[in-house]
Amino acid sequence: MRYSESHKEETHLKILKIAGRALRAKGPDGVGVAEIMKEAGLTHGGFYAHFKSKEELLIQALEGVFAASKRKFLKAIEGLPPHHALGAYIDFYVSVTQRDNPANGCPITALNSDMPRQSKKFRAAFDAGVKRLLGTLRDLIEQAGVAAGDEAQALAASVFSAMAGAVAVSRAVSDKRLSDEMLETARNSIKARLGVDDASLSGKYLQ
Amino acid sequence: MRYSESHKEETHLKILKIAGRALRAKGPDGVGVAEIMKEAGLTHGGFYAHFKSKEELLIQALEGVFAASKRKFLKAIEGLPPHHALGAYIDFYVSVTQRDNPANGCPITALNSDMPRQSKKFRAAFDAGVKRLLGTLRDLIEQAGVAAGDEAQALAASVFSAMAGAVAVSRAVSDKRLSDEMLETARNSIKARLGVDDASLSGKYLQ
DNA sequence: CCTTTTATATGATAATCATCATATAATCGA
DNA sequence: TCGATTATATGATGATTATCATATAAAAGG
Repeated sequence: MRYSESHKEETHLKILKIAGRALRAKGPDGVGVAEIMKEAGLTHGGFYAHFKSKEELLIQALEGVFAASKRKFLKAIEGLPPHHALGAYIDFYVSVTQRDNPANGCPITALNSDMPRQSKKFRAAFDAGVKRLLGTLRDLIEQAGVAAGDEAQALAASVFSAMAGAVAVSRAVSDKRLSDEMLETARNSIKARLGVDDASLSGKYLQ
Repeated sequence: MRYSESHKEETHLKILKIAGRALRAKGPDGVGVAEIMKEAGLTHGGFYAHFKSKEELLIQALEGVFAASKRKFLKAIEGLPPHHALGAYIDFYVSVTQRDNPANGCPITALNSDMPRQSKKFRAAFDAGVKRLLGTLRDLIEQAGVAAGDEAQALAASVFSAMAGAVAVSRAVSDKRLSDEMLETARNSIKARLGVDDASLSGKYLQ
């Protein structure tokens, strides 16, 4: 069938969107080509008109997911002064909402332990996404005046690993009480470390 | 064949040991029954004389891995006074050695993002292991006088998620420089948070 | 309205996997 | 030394998978 010019592109994007969600929910190895196509309202055969291989799909899906994550990051801090923005991002990321919605959340938390087992190309796409996210966080840390230069870079790396780790481990544990506890104490300690917890901020105001 | 009385038990343990390594290296869904048996010097058919199902194997293997992790924990702090023990454990866990040897490391870092996709029973075994490890860490925190009671419990949970997160994320990233940086800054910040970094400890000595 | 183009569908292939029925052979007890 | 026991082997089953060759049909362009 010969559809309108944009039809194939629309289908392509629809497949990517579904794959992006499946990727986070089921992991790179749990994603099935046929299942993705079915969810997109198509059959499995047409897949290879869109993607050279499953790996190519996963890489494109991952890139889309990282881009969406960055958009969500920026939206979470929109309009806030840097100091509050930092706290708002941590509250947004290290949250019950994030924990309970892996399919729409950060790929770093969702794919943590899967990554060492993936192909070189997929891992390269992952690395690129991580670096971009870290860059955004570093900029925010500098703007907030918490640290500068290499120190801001190192702080971003360490803070990010604590954030992602808190969400990933809280997801891994099925006991809700323990999971909630980990999430909350991790969130508070990370904010305190950056001096953007409630106590530090109210101190700021008094000065 | 009728072997010596202990033969089956020895084989059983050998299978579990191999499965424990494969579980961490390849994830619960990457472990193949036939492959495990081959590594144990057997063929796939005999598997079901040892285990009711693959799930049962994975659960027993996970329990063994958690037990080994606790032994390694205790060995890492053996003979040290509590304050130094805490630092020694963090140095041991948040290390390049741990990062580069997933197959012999902590199951929490190795299986992070796989857990939400696993069966109820497997997750229950995971939970039990996490709770035991957290209990050990809480005891150590209390003995070191860093915190007590519920506060020690909460601190253990939050510290542990930061430790596991740092190792897991540093494994996920394939860029070695970035990975090293995350690991080192995370280790330092966690030690500082517990007051067991080099600066805090030398301060202690001066008092 | 008819031909050409091409996005998608049908169906097949080969690989991998967990599981199980049955066969084999090693050694223990007699 | 021989028969009973049983740990392990052989081989089959059915399910799932990625991939691809080929068929179909819809719509654009003349």
